[in-house]
Amino acid sequence: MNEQDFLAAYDPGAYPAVAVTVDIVALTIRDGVLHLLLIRRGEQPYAGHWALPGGFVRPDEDLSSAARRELAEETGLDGEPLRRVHVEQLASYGAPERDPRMRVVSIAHLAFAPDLPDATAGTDAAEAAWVPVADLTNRQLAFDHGQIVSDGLERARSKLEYTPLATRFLAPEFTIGELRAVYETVWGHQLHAGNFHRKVLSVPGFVESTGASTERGGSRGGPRSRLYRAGDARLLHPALLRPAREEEVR
Amino acid sequence: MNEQDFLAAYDPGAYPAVAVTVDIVALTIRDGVLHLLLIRRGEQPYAGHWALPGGFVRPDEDLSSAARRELAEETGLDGEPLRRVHVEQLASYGAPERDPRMRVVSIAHLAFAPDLPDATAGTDAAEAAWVPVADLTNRQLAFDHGQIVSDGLERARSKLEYTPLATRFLAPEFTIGELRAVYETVWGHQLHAGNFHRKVLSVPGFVESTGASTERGGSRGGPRSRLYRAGDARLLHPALLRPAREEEVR
DNA sequence: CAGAGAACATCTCAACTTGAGAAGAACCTA
DNA sequence: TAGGTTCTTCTCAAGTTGAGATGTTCTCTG
Repeated sequence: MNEQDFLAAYDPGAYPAVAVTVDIVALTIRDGVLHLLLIRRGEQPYAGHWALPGGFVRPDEDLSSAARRELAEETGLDGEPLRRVHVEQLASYGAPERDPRMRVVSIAHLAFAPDLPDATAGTDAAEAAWVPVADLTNRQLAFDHGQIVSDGLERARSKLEYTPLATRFLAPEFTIGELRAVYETVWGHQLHAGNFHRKVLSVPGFVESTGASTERGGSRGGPRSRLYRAGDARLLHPALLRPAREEEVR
Repeated sequence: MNEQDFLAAYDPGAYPAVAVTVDIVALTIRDGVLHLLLIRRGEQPYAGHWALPGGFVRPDEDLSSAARRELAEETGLDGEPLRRVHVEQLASYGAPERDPRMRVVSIAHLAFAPDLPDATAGTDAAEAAWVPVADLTNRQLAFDHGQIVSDGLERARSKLEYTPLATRFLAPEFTIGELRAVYETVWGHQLHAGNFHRKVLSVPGFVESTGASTERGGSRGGPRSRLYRAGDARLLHPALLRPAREEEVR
């Protein structure tokens, strides 16, 4: 924001051509398994490879609007269901050689979605699908999308600790057991059911009771459980911490 | 990353002209007061206003390299002292109207610096100075830089909780009291000296003893204190949490 | 339709962590 | 030398966590 900027105003073509895109790491949970939304590229480079949904930011468009728009286009999602998807900025990726064609800076976003219908391929993808995250170790994602996904996953794991965003993976009304399943899926650990229950109810504003219970018990037995909805807290105090990960600390 | 992208390769001028810049929220502590590096704009728009240091990302340059380069240019810093400054990505700002001249997407960075010499104005600023953060409430920063600064400050406060980055505000060897002063300055609270001491020493890898002590006691009395340097932890486990902030939770 | 097994909700208890205060020693300034 | 400041360690009560157990409700299978 300085002289160069000012000159730029006089000659907008005078500095490097950079394309600005958004990419979205959209996560959901299907059948207890964490899934990621991917599209299969139809064009070179990386034709046939899986990549994150995303695209150019339009001239009159906010970064987060661009992310939501791309997500909508790529999933066929709209209206109320789309509104229930949480989207936040993740990080920006701008290594000079990350796209072989030209300089592209991508503002990556992270999305948490409740269980959604199958994705429909948008105009510029050969295919769109929710893919289990565990299957990604085999596949080679296009560009630096592997790195973006792993940053997104780490961010998601960490966000569950201190925000109530786990509820965004669920329907508006849910049981404590369903909420615990979200944590177990994203963190990849079993949690102690009793302690989890105590903790969730003790954090102010995390969940509030609807007064109702489920119509039936679980599919494999057990009593009906009480239903809750998300409370008004935006941060969890105190946080639900993951068990210590000695090896990740250093 | 799709067909549009591909077409772009054939005609790099075909999509919206967007400028990509970096802006830096550089923090340091001088005389127990949190300071922010600002430049005074010499040119329109916002001529005479204070703004964050920053500038265009060059064609062959990484985002974080651009941030470090701009920081170096704006502070006159170089070599070893510059290497001791911690720089990390903060967030990206790209509202269509954030710069009245054209579309500018800025990748904001956050920097923690030990006490540095006075800043020297770079080529494109009228003036550069470390300004106490507390004085900012009066001044109107250029563009959306007020928002960027407040996001940066919140990130800094939060990073002190779970990373050892507080040490980056200090010389390579420091006392527990100096470290506590960093926390108190950034968080804006007094901390219990005894409990802080116990906690810092109990977190594995936060600090390690040099074996030495200061040559003299504090300027207002008290015994000499032991010297420590930063340990090898990259995350603090368990974290040093700020006292609960009821009002910030909802 | 009985019995096995699963899950919910709650409780117990020991281990650990935190917050607040206090104390002794070292050291500065005046 | 006196008074005040700071470092470091300790104590203790209160709160939180982790692990296990209990009684109950419910589904599924045989």
